[in-house]
Amino acid sequence: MKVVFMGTPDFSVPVLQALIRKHDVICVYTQPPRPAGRGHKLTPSPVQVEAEKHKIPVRYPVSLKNETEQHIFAALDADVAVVCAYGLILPIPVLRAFKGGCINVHASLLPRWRGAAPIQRAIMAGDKETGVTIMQMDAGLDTGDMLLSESTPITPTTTAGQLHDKLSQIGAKLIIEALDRRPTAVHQPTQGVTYANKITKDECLIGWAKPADVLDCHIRALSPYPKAYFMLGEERINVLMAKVVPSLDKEAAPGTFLDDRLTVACGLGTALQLTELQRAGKTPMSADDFLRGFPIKAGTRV
RNA sequence: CGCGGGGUGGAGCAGUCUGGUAGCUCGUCAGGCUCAUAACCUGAAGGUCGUGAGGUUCAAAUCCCACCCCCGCAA
Repeated sequence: MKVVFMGTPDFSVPVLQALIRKHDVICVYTQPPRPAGRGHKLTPSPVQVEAEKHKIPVRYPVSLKNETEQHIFAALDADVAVVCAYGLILPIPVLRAFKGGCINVHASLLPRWRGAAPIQRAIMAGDKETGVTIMQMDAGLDTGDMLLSESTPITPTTTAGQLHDKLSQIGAKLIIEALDRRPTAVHQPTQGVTYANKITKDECLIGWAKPADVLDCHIRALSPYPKAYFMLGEERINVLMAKVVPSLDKEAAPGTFLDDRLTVACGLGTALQLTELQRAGKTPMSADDFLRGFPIKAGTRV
C-alpha cells in the first residue's frame, strides 16, 4: 500500500518504522528543523532523521492551509495517510485527498484524553489504564471514528517515559493491523470525553499542599520529561520518582522535610518520600546517592 | 556565538578563588562482635585528580591554553 506518513517526535518513529517494513512509504511529512538543544542548533525532528535514513522524501511545510501545499499533497496519490503526533492541523482537502483518508494513531483510549498530552494526563489523573486508539480522522480534534484500540495498565510506578515507549510500540502494531484488516469504523462514545491540555512550565513546580498520592501521580506524569521540581533556595531540584509513605507528623506544614531521608510533608497530613532526584546540572540518581553528596536535613522547608 | 553546571579510587561529593606529596559519606574484601538496628568495631585493597611525554612554576587536582565527554535551563 502506498502510504504518506505524518509525524514528528520520538513517539512517531516506531510507527514509521513499522510502516516502512510493511508498506511503501512514499513521502514523510514532519515539522521543520528548529533551533533546539544546547547552542540552539537547527535540529531535524526524529521522524525526519529516520526517514532520511531510509532515503524517503521528506517535506516539512509550515502549514497545510494553502492550496499549493494541498495540491502537492494530493499529487502524491497515496492510498492513505498515517498521522501520528504530527503537530499541524489537517484541513479538509488534505483529509480527503486519498481514498483511504487520514488515519491517526492516538495515545489514549478515546474519547478520553483527546489532544496534545494524553500520556501525561492519564497518569496525572490517576487512571488505572490507558492505551492507543486508531481512528479515521475528521475535522475535529481527535474526534474521528475508531478503527481499533488496545489498552495497557498504568501501575503505581508507571512513569510517562515508560508509558510513552509502550504505547509507541502498541501504536506501531495497531496501525499495521488496521491497514491490513480495515476494521469497521465506529463513532466515539459521547460520554467520557476529556481533553489533555499541553503541559505548562508552571505545573511542573511541585505544590506541596496537595495530597501525597496526587503529587506521586504528578511526578510520574512528568518523569523523565519535563520533570517535576521544587526549589531549595536558589537551587532547582528535579524529582523523578517518589512514593507515598505514612506521615510522621501530620501537623507539619506542607513542604517540610520530616526526616533526613527525603520524606516531605504534603497536604492533608500525608507525606511523600522522594526516591529518585536530580540537581541542576547533574544526572538523575537514587535518594541514597543523592543524600551522600547533598544531604537535606529534617526541618528544612521548601 | 542563547544561559549555566560538571568530569577527583566502584557510587555520590569536598578540595580549585588563597598552588605544596588527595579528603568526606558510602560500597568492596578480610577478621571480630551482636537477640537485634539504614547495625557496630578492627584492618585492608583501590586514584595517571577527563585528555594533551601542552604552558607557567622549585612545586599544579588547584593558575594559563587547546581538545573530548556528560548534564540542568531554554527551545
